[in-house]
Amino acid sequence: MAKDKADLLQGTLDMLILKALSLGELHGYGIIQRIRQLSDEMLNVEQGSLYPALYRIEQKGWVSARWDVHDTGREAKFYKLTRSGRKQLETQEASWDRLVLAIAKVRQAT
Amino acid sequence: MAKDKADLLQGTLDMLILKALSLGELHGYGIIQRIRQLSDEMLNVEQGSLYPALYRIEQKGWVSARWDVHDTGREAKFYKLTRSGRKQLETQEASWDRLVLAIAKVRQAT
DNA sequence: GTATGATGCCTAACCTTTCTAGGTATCGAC
DNA sequence: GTCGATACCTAGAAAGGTTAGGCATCATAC
Repeated sequence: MAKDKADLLQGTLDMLILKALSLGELHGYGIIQRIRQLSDEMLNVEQGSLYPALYRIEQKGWVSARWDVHDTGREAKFYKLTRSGRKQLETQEASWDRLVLAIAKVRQAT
Repeated sequence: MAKDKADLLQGTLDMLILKALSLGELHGYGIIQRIRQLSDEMLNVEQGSLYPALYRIEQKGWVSARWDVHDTGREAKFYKLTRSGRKQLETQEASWDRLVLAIAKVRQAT
């Protein structure tokens, strides 16, 4: 990965996917693009990370999927956040905030 | 782990250990305690995570270790940050900041 | 027309790191 | 003398991200 891209830490990907989908239904490839755009090119999700993650997330009931054709006429698998997924997003964001806070505390120490 | 404790994400432990040692030489068990204290009990590093991590970190030359006896008269293995370790800490903190920033950007989106 | 890169989906094997769950030993407190 | 805290360690499992492939369609460049 390019030097200026931050590697994801394990556990952050689900949150990013859920967040991307919270802005509206989207297909897999589009999720990668949306995350890249929103993060000002700082985050680059690999396809090999995304698709297995989407599968996991769908199994857990956080998203639902359906095949559809989009504007360009191409087929793609569209994912939509479920109610449970929206709740999960909140949970994960709260966890993330706690972790960031905790680490900030440790780093403050002199 | 207790509900109020945040699980660590992969990749954050090294930084926490290095940070703890940047405040002064310390033995393994003490590192756990220091991280717990500094984080207001929010972070709890398991022994089974710490000792392998210390070994890895020592192999990389980021810390040096020596056996010594401390105040209480008990033996313990004391770890000290090396110059290279101090540099690594800065690098990891910078990575962490970038990641936190990138994720914040994604989360800002509406 | 055809080669290339972007779009779009997927999988398998690998790697790293953390956690769980054990083991050992010393020490102080009860 | 038992129990919890201190202090070290290891093996195995679990998790999830990366690498490196495969396949197909489409637009663009040559």
